[in-house]
Amino acid sequence: MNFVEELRWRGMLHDIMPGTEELLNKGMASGYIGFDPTADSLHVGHLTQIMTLIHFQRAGHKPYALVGGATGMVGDPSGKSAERNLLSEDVLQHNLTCVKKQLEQFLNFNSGANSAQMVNNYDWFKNFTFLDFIRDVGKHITVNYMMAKDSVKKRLEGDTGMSFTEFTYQLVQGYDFYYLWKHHNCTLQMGGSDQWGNIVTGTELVRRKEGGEAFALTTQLIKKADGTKFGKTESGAVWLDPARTSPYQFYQFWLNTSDADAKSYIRIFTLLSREVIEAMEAEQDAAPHTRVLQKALAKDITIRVHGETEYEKAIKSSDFLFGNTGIEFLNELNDAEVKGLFEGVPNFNISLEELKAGINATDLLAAKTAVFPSKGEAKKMIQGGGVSINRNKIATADDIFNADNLINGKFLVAQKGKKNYFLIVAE
RNA sequence: GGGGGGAUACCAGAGCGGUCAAAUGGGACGGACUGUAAAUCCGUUGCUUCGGCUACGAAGGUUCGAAUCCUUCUCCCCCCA
Repeated sequence: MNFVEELRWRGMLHDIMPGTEELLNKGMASGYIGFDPTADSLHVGHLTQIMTLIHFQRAGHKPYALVGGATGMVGDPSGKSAERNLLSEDVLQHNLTCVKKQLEQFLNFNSGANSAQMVNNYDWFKNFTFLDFIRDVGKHITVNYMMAKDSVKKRLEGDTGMSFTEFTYQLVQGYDFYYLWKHHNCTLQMGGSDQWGNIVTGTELVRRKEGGEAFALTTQLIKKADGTKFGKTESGAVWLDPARTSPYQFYQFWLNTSDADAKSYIRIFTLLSREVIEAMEAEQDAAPHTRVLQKALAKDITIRVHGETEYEKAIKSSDFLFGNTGIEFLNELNDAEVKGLFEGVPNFNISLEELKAGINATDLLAAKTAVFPSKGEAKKMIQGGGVSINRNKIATADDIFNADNLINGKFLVAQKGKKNYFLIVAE
């Protein structure tokens, strides 16, 4: 398998430095991608980079996943219009541990010569003094060169300016590349297209410092067909951490991909072969409502990220919540089974005693539970016909609910709109 | 150092003494249609015990009444040096 060819037909390739393909065709090469620990979980936006590393390894090369214990302390100005807040060391350390753990599940760390390897740039920066850095690294790159970068230019032109710290970022990242090149024979750095400038600073450093050769390859930034940002839902980013985004919600996110996007996403986020993908596309074009692509996409990624068992559960929940099964079906399940079905959606507990006395709709949804952030909002949406309990639309905000409404004497199923489910448990 | 302009809801941006919880556009959310798609159309978009309450950078003041006028402060932009 040819790595660059693979990225090309999948539509992932954005830019590649001349000579890179030749280098990779010569035999096993080492390449890396950096991940800055800005949060304690990666999100779906990082998956492109993860997939790039997976392809890289599958093509027989040795992938390095770099976590930015050092760069994370500085803050990458790329694509940011304003200065970033620095994270405290505690937070950073915590994020680092979590991100590292997530990355580990995607690559093969035990495949002989091309085993994946995890590195942390803090390891080579922690004892690097400021003076040494400006003499050994800063000396080789001119400020003129650094200022010509888009990420810097934009900020200099904009209103907010840029601190020296962020200005330095590209040098820090550039040194990472130099270090890996020098000590791990790592000749290629990859990343999203917004990283081109930073990566090239690295290749430049390798060239000027040692006259060596290093290469760069960037991937397309994922966008939705309607131009809006990829990876966001109404409740924010879609995370890989199941505690932040449940496997059910994760599965739903991919299943809801629009037709226009599904064709490109299935190439980017799955390892399915060209033949299989093209066959599925034909199938989908013939019967669009079957959403063959979305289902395959959601299945593949959910399994990769959360595993087979969680995928099965997500399917079961989805089938019930969006299928034709009536709400009565829940009566046939025991409590544990009901809870399992609703595991991926927000759960709330209320007091059975209070419910027996009768609670009106707005209190139930906004005061006793946090289905809505305020009663006003709950009321408005009820009036707009957007809220259901046990699949029945709530007619007025004053509707009273009591123990008679409970399913299995314990549960209420609330819906905000069609897609947002909530389980209310009365105990 | 001198002079000028500005800060309004998630964002952009009107309003320049009462009729302003604040036009308009975008976004977001909901409804209809559909395929849990796209497009389109419609509605909602500060909180509330529905009496009110809090809000137009911050703090004071004038006034029966302020987003609108005055004072001070903070931040931003532009021009001159």
